[in-house]
Amino acid sequence: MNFSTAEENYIKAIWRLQQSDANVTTNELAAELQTKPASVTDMLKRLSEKKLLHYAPYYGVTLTPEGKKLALNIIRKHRLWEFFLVEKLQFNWDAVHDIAEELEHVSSPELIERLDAFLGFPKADPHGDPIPDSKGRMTSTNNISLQQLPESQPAIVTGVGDQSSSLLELLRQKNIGIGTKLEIKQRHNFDGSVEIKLRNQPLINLSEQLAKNIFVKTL
Amino acid sequence: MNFSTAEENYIKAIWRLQQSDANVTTNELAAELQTKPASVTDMLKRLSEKKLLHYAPYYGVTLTPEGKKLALNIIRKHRLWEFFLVEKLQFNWDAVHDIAEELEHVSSPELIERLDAFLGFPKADPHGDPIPDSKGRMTSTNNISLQQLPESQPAIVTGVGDQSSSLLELLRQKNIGIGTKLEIKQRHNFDGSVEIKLRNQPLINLSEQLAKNIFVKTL
DNA sequence: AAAATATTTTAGTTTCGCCTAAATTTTAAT
DNA sequence: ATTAAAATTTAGGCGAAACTAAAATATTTT
Repeated sequence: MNFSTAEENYIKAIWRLQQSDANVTTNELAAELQTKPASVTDMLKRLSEKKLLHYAPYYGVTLTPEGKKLALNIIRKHRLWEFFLVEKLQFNWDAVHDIAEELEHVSSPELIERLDAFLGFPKADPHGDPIPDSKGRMTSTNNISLQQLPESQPAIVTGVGDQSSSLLELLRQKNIGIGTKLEIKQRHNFDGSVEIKLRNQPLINLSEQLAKNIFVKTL
Repeated sequence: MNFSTAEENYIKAIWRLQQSDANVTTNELAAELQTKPASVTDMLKRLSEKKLLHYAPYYGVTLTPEGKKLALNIIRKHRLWEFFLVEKLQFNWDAVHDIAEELEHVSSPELIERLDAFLGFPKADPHGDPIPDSKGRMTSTNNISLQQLPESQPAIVTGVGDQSSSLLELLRQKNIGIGTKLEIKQRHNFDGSVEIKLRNQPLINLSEQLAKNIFVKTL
């Protein structure tokens, strides 16, 4: 399957926003892509038909596995080209983004594999962002436990420290999952529990024990 | 001024055809671009408004100086990328054309200057075609005098060996100019004169003296 | 010189990706 | 719990770049 530049840019933007907010909204996307909300709605419908994302009208959007795969491939291309521009063509690291925005849409997979080899399989681009491999795997960025998260610092859930079904069950019940955006509103010294706020939900309380086992990434 | 990929492909195709035929026609372009004549007419009108070419309805099209400049810049990019793909990424020489077709539309001029330097300012692409420099200058391809041209071998006029006004006047009268496509239909041993055929014109006779002073490139 | 044929243009549609204005739905505030 | 405000979608349009079918113009043939 081949996608247009516009489609790829939407997928990439959604992926980026999804890093900090599980459910990406129309307005966020419009701002990110310098376009109008109505245009975003149009495109989301098309991308949904192409199975790249799940679109719930009025409630936002999340990437499907295929969508994620595509996003990571575009990011891979972008970052490899940035590396090339800086390392081989001596560009200044802050001048390469716009050029890579164009190069990332060149479609040949073999080109990218060969470029990767030519560059010596770099692990990160000039800005320090990790370069996904051809399977979409990427060294994860620094995540901390929810217990360590400062108050009023928005973050998103990246994983859990314990795979027990009791923990997962508890999280499901509280509507917390990978990608959920949250923020600590208050910390209780008495028992170490925290009051957290999720989008469109009342405050909920999590025990210290639970907070220790949720990993988040700050935004 | 920035142009779309479609526009650039038209300009490039016109340039290519113009090499072998001063006046490029709608049908030729449609065949070259794998599209329909009606679509070509549409685009020619647009490109004409943008001053990239002179368009005479029903009579075909020629590039303006701006059009030629753009064409040579695209060709420069195409050939530099081909060189890169073969020399640096170890692609086989016959596998690079399609990828270069995409890369040539990336717009950054600085990218191309740096790529040129990185590659050591190559003079020709992997197929032996000369690479225009940033001013559009290119080492000319082998041209022979019309006298040396074999019978029935289509060729186009690339220049004249004598700049005298009497010669140019004679050529003008016979409707021959740079870019004119012609072919020798018959050679007269008696006086060395040749019968040549131009598009949509009856046979005309040129003296040996004249034929020696017209340079052509075979197709 | 007229008729036949080939070429080119015009007219009317389509899809993509965007727009504005208006209607709808959700969220926040009283 | 209504109401006000904000977010989102729908409706209708536009320009680019393609298409088909029909009309217009050139060229070739007789």
